[in-house]
Amino acid sequence: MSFVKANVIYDCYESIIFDDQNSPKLSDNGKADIGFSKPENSKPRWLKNRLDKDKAKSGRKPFVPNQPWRSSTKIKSGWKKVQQKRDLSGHKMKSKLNIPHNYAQTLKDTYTGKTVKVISMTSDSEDMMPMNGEDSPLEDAIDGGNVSGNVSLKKGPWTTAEDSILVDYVTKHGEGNWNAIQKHTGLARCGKSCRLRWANHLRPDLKKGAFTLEEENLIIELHAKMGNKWAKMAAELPGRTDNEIKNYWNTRVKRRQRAGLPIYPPDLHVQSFNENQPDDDSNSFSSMEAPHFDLLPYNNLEIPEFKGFDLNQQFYSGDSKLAGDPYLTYPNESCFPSSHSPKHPERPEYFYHGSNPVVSNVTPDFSQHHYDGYLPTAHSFQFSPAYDYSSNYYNGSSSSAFPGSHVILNGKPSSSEPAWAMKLELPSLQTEMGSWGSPSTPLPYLESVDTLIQTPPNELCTPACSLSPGNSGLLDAVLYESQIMKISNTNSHQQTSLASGLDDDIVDTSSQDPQTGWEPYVEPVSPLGHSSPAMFTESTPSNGNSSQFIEVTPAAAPPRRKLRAAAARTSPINTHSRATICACCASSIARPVASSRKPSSSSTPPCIEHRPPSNERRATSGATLCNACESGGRIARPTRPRHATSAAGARPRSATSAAGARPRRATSFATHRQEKPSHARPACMYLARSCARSKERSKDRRMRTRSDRRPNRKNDRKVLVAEESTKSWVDTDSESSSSSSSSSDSEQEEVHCFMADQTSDDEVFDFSNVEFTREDLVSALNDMVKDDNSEGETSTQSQPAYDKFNKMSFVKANVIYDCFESITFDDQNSPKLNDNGKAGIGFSKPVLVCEKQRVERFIVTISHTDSLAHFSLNRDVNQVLSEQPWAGRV
DNA sequence: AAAGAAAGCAACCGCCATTAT
DNA sequence: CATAATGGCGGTTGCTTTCTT
Repeated sequence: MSFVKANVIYDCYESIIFDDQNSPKLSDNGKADIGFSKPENSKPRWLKNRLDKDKAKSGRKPFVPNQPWRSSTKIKSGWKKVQQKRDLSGHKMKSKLNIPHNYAQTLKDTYTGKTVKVISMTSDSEDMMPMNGEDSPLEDAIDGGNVSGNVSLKKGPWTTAEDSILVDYVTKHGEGNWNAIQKHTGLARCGKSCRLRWANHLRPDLKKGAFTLEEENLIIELHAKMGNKWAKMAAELPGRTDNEIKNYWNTRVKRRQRAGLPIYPPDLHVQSFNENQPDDDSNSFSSMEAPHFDLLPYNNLEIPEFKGFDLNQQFYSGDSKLAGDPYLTYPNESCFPSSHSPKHPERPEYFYHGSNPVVSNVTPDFSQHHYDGYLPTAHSFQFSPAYDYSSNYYNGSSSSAFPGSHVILNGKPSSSEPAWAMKLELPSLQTEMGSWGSPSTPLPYLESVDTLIQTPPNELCTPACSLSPGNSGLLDAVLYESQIMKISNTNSHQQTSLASGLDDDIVDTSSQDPQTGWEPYVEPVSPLGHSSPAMFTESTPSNGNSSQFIEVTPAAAPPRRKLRAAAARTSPINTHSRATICACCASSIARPVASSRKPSSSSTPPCIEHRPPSNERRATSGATLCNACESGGRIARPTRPRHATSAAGARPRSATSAAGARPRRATSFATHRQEKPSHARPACMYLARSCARSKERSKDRRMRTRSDRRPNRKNDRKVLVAEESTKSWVDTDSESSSSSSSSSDSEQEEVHCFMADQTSDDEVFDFSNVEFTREDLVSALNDMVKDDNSEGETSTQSQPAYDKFNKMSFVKANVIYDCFESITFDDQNSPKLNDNGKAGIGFSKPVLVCEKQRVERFIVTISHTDSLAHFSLNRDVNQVLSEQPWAGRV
């Protein structure tokens, strides 16, 4: 059987350390059972020391995630001495609880195995209260909270005790009749709360962990079909809850919207469209409950002028994109007299009927539904001269073309604007408006251009970039747009002066496998039917700004050789050369000439670091932004003020936020600081990894502190990637790192050593590349092992340590899987550890993990999130996998 | 180091439909 | 049949953690 060291269990998931796992005799289940002894003190001294130190170091942890400690200290299970409540006159007080008097149970938590004693609710005991006045979790389960009628109902996070009560009750009585739970068990929770808790967390058939790639794709597909029918979607995803899906989707929408990425993959548009059309009217585009409303959650714009303007831009941008999509033809190009867009022969007739007021009113729905993915273009063209809403360019035909949509075309809000109009808000616009200070005043186009042209090098911006993709700043938008233009130019064979600055580097890296679905996204066509560059050039007004505008773009030419060299460095792994340049990367490479203040040397790293690492991106296949860029913003945060978020429905996080965005964002926007990558870390990759790592740390912490949770294996792949980061490892004394993971120090140190020679340019393997081949993987693994060998030999590895390792206690590997499979770092088994349980001065610090183990972890980590179908492994690797207890689950 | 922003998760709220009385 | 109770569902909020500035 496969074994791993016992301390790994502690490292990965402290709360699931079962002492019996160290029993010399384990049952087939890997646990002590009948007939097997269960040693009480099986932990080695060093482990105990470390446990104690870690506990002391991390301090108190909330009993429930997201719930702070109350005024009392954590009280472990047990009986407390209580005394009866008495009134002022000394008489016994009746309990407020309307609970039966015969309920007393000893319950066992299904996940933690903890025994929870429920205080017997006799007529005497129910009037008890702790002598010290502290609230215990047990009592929280039956008391406390708001008063509902004559029953005190509790709100807030559930405790383990409450969960136990609920689980026990449902196990005995089945689901339903939720209000009876409160009546029968004294659980101070309303029936609704019980039902939700059960359905979302306690149900045994719940599927824990992150959404798989397939699930994510299914969610996207289902949402395209159903809209916000979370419950229906959940029905299609066994083990998943509507709440989970909803949260996932909302997060996804926010993230992608901020990044200016399509909510739906371009290919899904067609799919959903085709699927919607025939069978379900509720899903048709005439339905106002179409999913597209989610795509623009930042509503309730308080700046009418910009709202109208924004609507205008979005509308056109969507059109532009649509025209570029063979499946999504602009419904009625006649509304744009000068449109060069070819009328698509396959255009569905029901797409648009201007004469039908109903349909015309929902035209924006359609546009959103199909254009949503093309918001980046909308952003890009926000201030493009061709789309100056104040111009009469479209006014002549717009109203006639869209009788129900004149609001959009006029660029002005209207009292008669349809409901959807309130939804049509782009977050970045709000941000930039705030940045410019006067949200109620339309941005003077010419002035804005001047201002933008005067911005520093990497802050230089075209008028278009204020609505840049990713909302990350002007520069990003410039480069993004430049990239788009170049790509479009390549595809459409239209020569533009703007695109001339971009050589085929970008094209090389972005012209991808057509099956990836990236192409439709990067091949925008203007609302007028032009490709982006064509439109950009031809539509540039002759007001004098065009010269400035064009003047910038050639400077955006990225250094070819640098880019290619960078790409070549990754070529051994990334044989498909899918290093796509995202906007922010392009921004750093393609430093505009007009830049002056900020040298490009301080800019973002080569784009090869920005390979999209997430499953989401691979799933959607429409993104060209790296993780950090897409997420919005650790590199370039969105500048949308908080109040905008609040207006969109999200509550303000603080009074400060509620009062309005603090000017920092605006200031940051003004100086474009958010576009400057961190110097401390090579921007994108490390940032993304850092984010992933911190996220994982957070989850790890939660798992440690919340014993009723099974470990969340979400982002398993990210774990490894994140662990490669060396940034924060130096700072192992920080509170966060120390408290977050009891083994973080050692993990970090070891991995730090492991990755010591790796620079940002030497990423071993690109997990994000969905198309990496077997050779890629094997090569990467070999490289990894090779590097590891060299380091271990030179610095850390020692035979005594290895011998010691072999003598250590082992537990079955499936235990690790059960508790937390993704973390296995083993340097804590050093034969000589200092008092901190770590190798110190004078202590050797062995790297005990053999290459094979690394490979195993490496692969398994990948395989949990990335289907092995994506690549094939060689026999050895497959053998490794097949030996794992979780092999069947991969 | 501190403050604030963002992400993520969990839970609540309110509406509505269904069911029970 | 009317009303209340119950439960489902979608939207929103509360809170913590992490990261950035």
